[in-house]
Amino acid sequence: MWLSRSVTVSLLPSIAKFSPFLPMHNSLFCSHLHSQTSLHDDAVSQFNRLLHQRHVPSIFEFGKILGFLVRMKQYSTSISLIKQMEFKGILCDLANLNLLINCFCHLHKLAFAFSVFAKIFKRGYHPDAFTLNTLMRGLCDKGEVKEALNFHDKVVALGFPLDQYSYGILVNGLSKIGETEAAIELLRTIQRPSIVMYNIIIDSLLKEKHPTEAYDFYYEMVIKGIPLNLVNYNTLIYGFCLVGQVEVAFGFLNEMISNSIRPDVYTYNILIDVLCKERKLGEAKNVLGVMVKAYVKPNVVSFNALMNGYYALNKVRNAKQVFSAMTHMGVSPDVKTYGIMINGFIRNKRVDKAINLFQEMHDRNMVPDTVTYNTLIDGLCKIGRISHAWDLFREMRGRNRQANVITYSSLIDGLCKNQHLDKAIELLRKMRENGVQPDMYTVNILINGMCRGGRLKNAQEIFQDLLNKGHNPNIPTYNAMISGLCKEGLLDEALTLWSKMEDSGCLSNVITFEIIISALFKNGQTEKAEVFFHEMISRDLLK
DNA sequence: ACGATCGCTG
Repeated sequence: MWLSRSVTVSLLPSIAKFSPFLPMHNSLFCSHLHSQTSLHDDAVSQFNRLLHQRHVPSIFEFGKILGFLVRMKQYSTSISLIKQMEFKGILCDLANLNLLINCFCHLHKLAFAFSVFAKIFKRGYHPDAFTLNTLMRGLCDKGEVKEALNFHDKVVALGFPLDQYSYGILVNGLSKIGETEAAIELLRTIQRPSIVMYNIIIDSLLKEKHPTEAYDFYYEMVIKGIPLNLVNYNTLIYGFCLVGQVEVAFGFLNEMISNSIRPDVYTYNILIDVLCKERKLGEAKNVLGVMVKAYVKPNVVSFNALMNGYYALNKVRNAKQVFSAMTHMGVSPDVKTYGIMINGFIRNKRVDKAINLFQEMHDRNMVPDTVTYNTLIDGLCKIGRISHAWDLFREMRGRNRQANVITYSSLIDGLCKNQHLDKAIELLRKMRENGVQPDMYTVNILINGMCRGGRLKNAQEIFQDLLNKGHNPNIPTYNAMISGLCKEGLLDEALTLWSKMEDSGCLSNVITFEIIISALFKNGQTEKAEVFFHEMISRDLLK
């Protein structure tokens, strides 16, 4: 019943004729830009004044400033101020030590965090739930969820206090490393799971494309009388858009509105994005108008999503209008804005313009993130400018940007397509050495590259390696191998592999059939080609 | 101290 398409969308028909692209004069939307830097400096000088006073101020005075700096995410500064404080002989209390642990965790310096943990005992304090939760979150953030669970077991055995947040942190940690099943198991051990825990599970299930299970958890909340809040609805709306059930998402939008929960900037941004992805740019732009009418201020994500939508349709002029509307409304472009524009120009075959924007980021003291580097590296590779791409790849390390599986895959693809097959294999070795595991994309790029370059042997080695490691090849993997075998005239082997593919439950797509049929025709095996052709038709693979 | 939105690889 919930899948009904007859959901009426109360929001969209009421869309105003308001043009979001006119400069705004409403004071509500003029941003009052606080300079974070000057606030930070003020806090530090205030701290130093306290530090040098004749009468030593109470520890709470320092604590207030430290708390402020942590809220401003100034972790390194907080750590150095605490060090100065202790150097002056002002000893931290438990709250300061907790704060220090928190700072080290945010900076992923867990060894330091745990040494502060030891200090808590040395000074005769007892860790509280905050201490333990912070350490568990620190472990989870680094992906060391198993360690967090072990830590949990230990502190429980020692009788230390945990609270409502503790299990939320662990459930979240498990979900974020893809262990949703384990997260659900953990949730099931809790008598009254919180709204947040339900949300974490529903979010993960939808991101892993399990809408039915996600719906079951939503239904469980309803049955148990747990009222859904704004974040729950945003998660459901986003997730159902993600699995392609946009009308269900709009159903949740209506449900939240009828429950008197007003959409916020997240809700509207999700709608803008999904409408852009459905190529309904007019409606996406209207949502921006609706949100302004509802006194919800669009943020950088709203504009980024809309701009990306226009770039996806190669509507560069409109995208530029969005950019100027955004600055008119006092919303500053961020790294992602630049990433979207760089990607837009590359899609538009204007790599030169993309490079200019990349340069502009330098001028604005913006450090491109991994995704931006990936975008440009891939764009350069695709037009054969491998050495330029390679320069950027090397530049990343110096700017503390981690190359990931996409970075390597793009470069490997570029190397393969420009006849540098040995270098491609060398880079595969290097990525593993650097702790980046190739995924199916990487493997398929390599197999394709080797086959096209006439190095079937290398392709077979990579394919065999995949099997040896217990991974399942996917359709593109089989297609690449089958095509490689056909190219070398090894039709029988190609057909044997095709049988194995089908037996393994990996069903051919239209490309598989095209490869096989054209190879059979080329080889004069017309009758066999026709058999495959009819099989393809009977499977309804022609659109 | 736990949850939600935008950009990158075949």
